[in-house]
Amino acid sequence: MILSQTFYSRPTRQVAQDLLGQILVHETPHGKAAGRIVEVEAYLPKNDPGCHASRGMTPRNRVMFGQAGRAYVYFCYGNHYLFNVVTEKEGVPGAVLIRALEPVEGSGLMAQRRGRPDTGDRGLTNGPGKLAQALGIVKEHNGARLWKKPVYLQKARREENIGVTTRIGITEGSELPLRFYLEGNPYLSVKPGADRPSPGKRKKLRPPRSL
DNA sequence: AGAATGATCCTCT
DNA sequence: GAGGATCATTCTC
Repeated sequence: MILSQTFYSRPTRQVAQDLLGQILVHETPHGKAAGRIVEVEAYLPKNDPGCHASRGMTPRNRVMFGQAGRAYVYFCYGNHYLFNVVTEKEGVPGAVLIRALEPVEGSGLMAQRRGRPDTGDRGLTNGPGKLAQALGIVKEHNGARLWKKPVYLQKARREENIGVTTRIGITEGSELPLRFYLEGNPYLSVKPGADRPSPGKRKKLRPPRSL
């Protein structure tokens, strides 16, 4: 059964935790690729400086302000697409970043898309950029309706407990406990305990690009 | 118009 | 564990 549009139109933190254990699916002419969601991060409408929408609407983040249950896909670091689910009521910007999957179906297709040998399943979908590539998610999926094919979520039951830490890779709002994951799952993007709050110093200096 | 930045990943040591 | 790749978006002048 596919998760309905109303599933997403709720407070972001609640949707984030309920997404754990659900199956993310993408069907294409090349086949079907699916993975179980094991790690997510919530980005909130209010009091969250780490959220793209925290400084108002821009051309990039406009789908976050729209209907819940749409995909928010954007290009990051010049190399990767990141896949989010839009939450909250229409007009209220919120989203959940999908950070890691446990492959369920089509791991051969995923490995092919990743351009890497299928050395077991680890490394295929244990990171937000990796899973988007493995599922064939590209910028054209921005704004896609997730309550119908070809990109959708398959309802499933969760058995594991939920763990909470701070979010990965952001500079502002890095203190907030908004990263949720399935405890003990081997497909997480970072190992448990490797994400302790780092004491300052996050900016890298780079040499000037040109003269 | 020009420059800095970023919800990352890969390679090499 | 550290550093480079790489470019669209956003900010600043």
